[in-house]
Amino acid sequence: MSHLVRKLENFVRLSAADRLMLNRAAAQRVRTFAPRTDIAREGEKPKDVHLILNGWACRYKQLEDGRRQIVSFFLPGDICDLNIFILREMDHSIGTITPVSIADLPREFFDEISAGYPRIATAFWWETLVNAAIQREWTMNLGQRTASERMAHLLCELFFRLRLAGLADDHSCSFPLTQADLAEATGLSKVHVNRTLQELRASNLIVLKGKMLVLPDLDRLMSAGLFNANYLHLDREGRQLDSNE
Amino acid sequence: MSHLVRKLENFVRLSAADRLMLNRAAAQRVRTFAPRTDIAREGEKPKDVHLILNGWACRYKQLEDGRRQIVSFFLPGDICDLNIFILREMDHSIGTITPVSIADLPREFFDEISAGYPRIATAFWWETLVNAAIQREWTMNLGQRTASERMAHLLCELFFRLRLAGLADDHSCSFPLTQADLAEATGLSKVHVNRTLQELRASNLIVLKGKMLVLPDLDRLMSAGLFNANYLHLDREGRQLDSNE
DNA sequence: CGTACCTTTGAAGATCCTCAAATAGGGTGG
DNA sequence: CCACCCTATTTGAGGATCTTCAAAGGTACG
Repeated sequence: MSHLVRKLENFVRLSAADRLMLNRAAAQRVRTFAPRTDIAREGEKPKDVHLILNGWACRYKQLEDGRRQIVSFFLPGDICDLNIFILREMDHSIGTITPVSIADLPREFFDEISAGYPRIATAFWWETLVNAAIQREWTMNLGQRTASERMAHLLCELFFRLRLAGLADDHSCSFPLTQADLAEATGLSKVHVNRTLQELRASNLIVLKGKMLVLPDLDRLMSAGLFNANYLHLDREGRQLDSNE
Repeated sequence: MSHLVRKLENFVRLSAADRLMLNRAAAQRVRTFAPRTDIAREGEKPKDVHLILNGWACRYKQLEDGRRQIVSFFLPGDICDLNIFILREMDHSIGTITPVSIADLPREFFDEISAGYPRIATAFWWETLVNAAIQREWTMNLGQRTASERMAHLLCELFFRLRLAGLADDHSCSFPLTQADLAEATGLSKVHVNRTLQELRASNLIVLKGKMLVLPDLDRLMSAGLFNANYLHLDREGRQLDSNE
């Protein structure tokens, strides 16, 4: 089962036809990208909506003087900006972290969805609303949390999201971000990220080594990051719409 | 002409029927709120979508220990979270700054829109995408900009958005935020907000006194805040959809 | 086995925060 | 219309958190 279907089914149970539709769209117009390359750039005309099939990517913005902020991460099953094609130009860039494969979803796909797949349409709205909530939570994170709270919070979020897509074990997940990536995402310097991670390690909250993250005690990490998962809206909130197939 | 219509017409020209539909919806189910009160609270079940008719409000989140972050501002003509009613509970609160009047838009209103008002539906998508872009820009703002850049940027954004809704003159606008509000929005302390504003005043970038903001040289303020308005997508990007009435 | 990138360490300094108190301003009731 | 009160703004001083700069270890990959 694809990561997208797996994730959306956390909100609403899809029918066989729904799943077929999504899997068909994910099999067409597939492209692959090397690590650390751009999928789309600020200023370009957005043409398609991108569905991440495999790998990690991020959305980032850059100032003229080079300062760079990662404003969100894309994990397998994530969709970059539903309906973005109604805008004239991108206001941010999308770049890969690892090798990434994506499927380009054309406008027509969304026309079909709204015409004949109401459950998918609602699940896409759920996805849009959750993404907005994540972005708000990042605002909170950068505005109010201290360095170690912020880092703990980010790790919790990524772990929860990976688990949702079926990409995490009980206590661990693959974790390809470098400390430089974490710095750009948290608004901290690389040096301070390093020290913050050491702090979390010293408290036995994380084991992070060689692209692998282990969380021995998720509950403690969550409270260290003042993490409340409510903003991820993960408990089958669209239950009443479930397909009965 | 209502602030909402005025704002949406910045994206696409509406027909007389479109405008009638919007104005009718804005006239029903109107409620008013005193300053500094909550319109909706984190944890509640979202029932309607709120359209701000008059006054300023904000979305905020709060940590258990009391730290509070304003994650966005609502100005007249703004809509709080299209389709929010598909979620089970609010992950943030909405509170007023000034006296505020809102119209509650029920689910059925949006059903009508998607059935028979394609231009409004697209304009609402535009609104949703712009709001997401604003939230990303705030992430950038908190993560990368210094205190005075951050403040300059926020003032530019609010000024542009007010102008879009027909609420600003060439160089000035009404500005009801206190320094405490600005502190909660920028993630700075009240004291530092005060000093940052003094800095901007000393550079003749702003005149802020008695709920009135004057921007004698917007271009200079924009460069002080590294402000690029592209993320507001304000130049009639949906032109090809214009009604010919 | 070398090279490039990533992580770690040290030290000094800037930005921003906290605490505390004084001043100014706005609104209300007498 | 003035006096009062409450809230908002301003100022000062000291200190914490985080940054910058520089360099040394590690690790992965060709």
